[in-house]
Amino acid sequence: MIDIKLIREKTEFIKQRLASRHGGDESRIDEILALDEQRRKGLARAEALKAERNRASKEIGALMAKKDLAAAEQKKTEVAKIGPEIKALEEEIARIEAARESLMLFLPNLPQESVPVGKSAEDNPVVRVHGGQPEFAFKPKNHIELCESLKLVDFARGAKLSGSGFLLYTNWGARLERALIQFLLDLHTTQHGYTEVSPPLMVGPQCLMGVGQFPKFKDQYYGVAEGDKAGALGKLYLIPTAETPVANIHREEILAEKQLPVRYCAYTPCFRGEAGAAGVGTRGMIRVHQFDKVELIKIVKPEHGADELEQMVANAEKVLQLLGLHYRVVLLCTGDMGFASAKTYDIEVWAPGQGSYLEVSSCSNCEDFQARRMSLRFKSETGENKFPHILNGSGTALARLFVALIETHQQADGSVVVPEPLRAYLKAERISAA
RNA sequence: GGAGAGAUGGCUGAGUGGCCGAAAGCGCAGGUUUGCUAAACCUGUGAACGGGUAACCGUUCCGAGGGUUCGAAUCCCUCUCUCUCCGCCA
Repeated sequence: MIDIKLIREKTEFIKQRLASRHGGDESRIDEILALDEQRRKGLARAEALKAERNRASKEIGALMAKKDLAAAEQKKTEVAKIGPEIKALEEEIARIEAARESLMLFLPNLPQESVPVGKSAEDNPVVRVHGGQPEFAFKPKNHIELCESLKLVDFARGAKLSGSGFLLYTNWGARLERALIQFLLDLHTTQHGYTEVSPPLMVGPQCLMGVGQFPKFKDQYYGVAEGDKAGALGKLYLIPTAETPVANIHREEILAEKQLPVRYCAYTPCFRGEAGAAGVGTRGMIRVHQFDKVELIKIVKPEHGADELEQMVANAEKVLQLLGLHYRVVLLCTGDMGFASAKTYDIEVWAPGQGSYLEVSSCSNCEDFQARRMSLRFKSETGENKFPHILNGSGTALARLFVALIETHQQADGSVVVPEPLRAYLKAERISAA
């Protein structure tokens, strides 16, 4: 959520930054300001009335203590009419506030000034490239062919169980997936200083609200447990990413400054209902409704946000370097950024069988946008409560990493050589047809 | 799922209609004393929003929401969560 004070004080600046992004909705700013003005006026009036009532009530108490009952009774009748007036006013304020709030929840974050202005993915500058495209003395297979010949994934039966977009990993495929998860968690916990957590896979709507997935993108997520099992939180949702529960761990808390930075990593499956775009990626493992991911989350002091983002990208890149994969890092332009983000780097790994780059990581600094929504603060040394920056990044998404890995390391005989750092986890050096 | 108990400040825990933003203790911060440490003593110590250059002022907050009342931590209703016991269960 954007700071309402900033909207009041730097209205034009906000509008201009919002306009630079896709779906910026800067047209709503004036509406928000009008509601805000009304709310503040109403609040001032209600508070004045309450002050009056409090004063009178105190007097009544004093009169009764002096046994001056007649005077007390008279005072009571005078004050009695203030109550309903306050109530009516408060109901009006609540309506106005709800309207302002719901508009504000639909405003995306402001892009940082360093983010290039652009319309779509085509305007994203490539920041750096690691390695080169591997060359093959034979025609490389794509991952679907490899999965079928090596029996790593049973696409047909996955679809039979749950529909298209769900995968049944089998034998070495399942083991490779598990080995990758273990490898990634060990890397980030032992080498990169993250603390591992394992969160719930179903969360209440306020978690999605907190990170900015609700209310605007509500239809993209799977809901569960409607009806008799819906508890205090209401309906529960399958998490679209570990970011959703993990970033909310400290929701509505005030952390001590010395607790920062907080760095978490978590492995979870991720569930996404987004309809597969027609054509590209509907087959195979590139775009599925359920996939595994190891996620990195940081909560840091605002002045460290920029550095921490660079480090996070480097942590994710390390994964691809260790696995011997060619990749590039792109900086998302204003038009291509996610709703909550102020600055995002994507890491795209090369998949020779596809002949294209696949996004396997997206690292964002959401600044205080999410912290505001979830009311997560820290107390500075001067005693002020401040909003920290919250960062999230994939480290990395699994299904696509799996694709790049087998396509890159495939051999002329149809087998796949396991990269050295993964061998101890997989307990194999090569995956071959049985 | 059944029965009971509870939810108050960083923590423990008093408070059954006005003198309560809330006793007391612990913790924490500052100070006095002291060769150092410790101890003792004194003082202070929640948050949000609004107004003011500021000292400061106003409003709200005792699990959440509603009600009664001139006035609610305190009375009434609903909900949630936690704990204990029983049942069931990976």
